[in-house]
Amino acid sequence: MLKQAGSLDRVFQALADATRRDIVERLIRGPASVGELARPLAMSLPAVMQHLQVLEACGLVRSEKAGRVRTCHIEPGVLRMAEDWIAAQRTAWEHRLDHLGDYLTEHCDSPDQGSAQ
Amino acid sequence: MLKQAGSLDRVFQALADATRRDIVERLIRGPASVGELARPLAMSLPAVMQHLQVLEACGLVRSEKAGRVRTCHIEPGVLRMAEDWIAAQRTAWEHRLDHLGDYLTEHCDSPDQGSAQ
DNA sequence: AGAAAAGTTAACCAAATGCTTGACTATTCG
DNA sequence: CGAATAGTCAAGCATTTGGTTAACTTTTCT
Repeated sequence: MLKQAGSLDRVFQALADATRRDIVERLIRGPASVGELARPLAMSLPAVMQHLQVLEACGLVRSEKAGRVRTCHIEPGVLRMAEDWIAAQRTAWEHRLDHLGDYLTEHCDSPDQGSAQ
Repeated sequence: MLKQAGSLDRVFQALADATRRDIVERLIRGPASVGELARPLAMSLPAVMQHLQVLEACGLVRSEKAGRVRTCHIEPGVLRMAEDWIAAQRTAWEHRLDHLGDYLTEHCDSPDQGSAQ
């Protein structure tokens, strides 16, 4: 399992903003121009552009310009990478619970034993 | 599906830092004290404390102090929430591809049609 | 040609982040 | 008691982030 700390940094950072998640949710339904993305967003066009740059920098979004309109679309691979990291943690957590169960049943059968606080 | 934008903000923000992901990965294997978490981390103890505060603020980590040592443990529920958001996007993406396929096969049978790059 | 539309660039600003050092508070041990 | 241990608090500081406005460049439409 390769460590791409920088990549994960950027993806999670990109997803850490509600506006950018809105853009992702919009783009998941299909491609959109910068203006279409900006219209429902209660902020200036340059602000949206900066969010778009963050999303492109981490590979979540790709865009091409045709004429005077730039069309953006999602790139689902990077989303998977983030999901995989989280899933790996959850899996490890469940494994730990399993082994903890083994340990407890092997070393003490009494059901109400624990660290008394 | 309720929108808890603030929560997701905080969780993804927390995961957007490699140090904090290291702490999560460590804590997934089992509880640890602040000092144990700090030891491999190439930064001062207060810095680790601040990361811990971020992780606690978003609910990823819980801790209790006994005597002079504070023991931290993971809280996997919040991790699930983040995973679920990403999974929902991926699911929506796959649905879109399905319907797009329907549309294409209904409206044009020619098999080798696509955007030639 | 000239005006409207779509996007882009640059400069600036306030707030948040991620660290540091130094001082301080509890606990525990000899 | 006094010293070591474990953690905490408080400033301070450099950088990043998320937004603004104003000016500018390309298309495209009439």
